[in-house]
Amino acid sequence: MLFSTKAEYGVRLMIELGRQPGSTPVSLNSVAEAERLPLSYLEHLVAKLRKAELVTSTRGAHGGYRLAKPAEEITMDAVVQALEGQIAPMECFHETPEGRVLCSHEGDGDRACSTKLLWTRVQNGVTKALAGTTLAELVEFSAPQGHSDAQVRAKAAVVHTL
Amino acid sequence: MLFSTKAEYGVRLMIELGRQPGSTPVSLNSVAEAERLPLSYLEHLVAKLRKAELVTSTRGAHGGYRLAKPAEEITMDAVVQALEGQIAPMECFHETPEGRVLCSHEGDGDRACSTKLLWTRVQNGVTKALAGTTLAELVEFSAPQGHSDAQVRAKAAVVHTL
DNA sequence: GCAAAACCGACCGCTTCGGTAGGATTTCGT
DNA sequence: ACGAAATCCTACCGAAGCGGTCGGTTTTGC
Repeated sequence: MLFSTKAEYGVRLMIELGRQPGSTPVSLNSVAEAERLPLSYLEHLVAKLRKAELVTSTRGAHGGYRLAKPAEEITMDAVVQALEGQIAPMECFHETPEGRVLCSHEGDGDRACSTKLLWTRVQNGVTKALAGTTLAELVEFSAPQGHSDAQVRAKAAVVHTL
Repeated sequence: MLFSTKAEYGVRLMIELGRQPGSTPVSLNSVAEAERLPLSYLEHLVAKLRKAELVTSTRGAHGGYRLAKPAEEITMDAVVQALEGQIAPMECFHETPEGRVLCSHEGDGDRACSTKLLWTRVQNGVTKALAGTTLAELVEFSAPQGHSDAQVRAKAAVVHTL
């Protein structure tokens, strides 16, 4: 598995928040019931999302969580990274602050790491897929069941979009 | 991390075999020394590659391993899959024998899994990167250090190819 | 027969995963 | 003022995988 259920649960959580159009906060409890996920576990996940400033919280009775930004501006690379940590295909891979990709094997020496080509391509593939998908898209995609034949076919087509 | 060092070590092993042009088998010991990896651990990895029919072995003195096919015909999706197991972004994802992608959440019901769009895109990104890279490419890319400026620039360019 | 090699299975310390538990704190409604 | 509802925080726990080691068996060339 590329990702653990942390990403899965966390993305579902974000989608659930994205469904709520108004500014009223959504309680974790209602999310847990809607998605049938353990509340206590969601608490851990939402904490990461909050630290990454993807959601905001209001405490106390009738409190809950809201998206920190409009769903159109939230891309999945930020969400998954908040939940799973740095996204890299391999242990030796890390991004410099400037965005360059480095492999710890190819230090000072001249000979490049033999596997770098492969992992760079994988990295590109994943980040393009994640950064190219917005929360708004997922909310729209999983909209309530008003599916005419045309809608179903449109959905089948959009999967391959990027 | 998307992948563990099993993929890293295994790919390096394959590259090492790919470097040997002749049909003489390469002993694991020489691979371990060349790549500075623990021999006993490589034994486990090469066993998976053998079961996947990516390498062949000859036992006894002066034995070792060879590629089962020419390096041009070995794509990295087969190698990584042999080492890491089924490649799927999420637990609930599995491919049917016909190649269709299924999510175990969306059984009989009508409402599609809300995260399917995302994971399908990720899956596509990864498999395209892996299947689009051959062992021959990696062997070529990490060729001995005859690097003129032109070669270095050519290598920098090919990373973004796909 | 000896040495070199592939094979095989058991074991081990460590970290992560998925989840639970118990409590502390904040806030709204009455 | 009080209690319910909610976020917040920390600790813990069993299971599984990771990265590796070890000891031994079998095959084969010289």
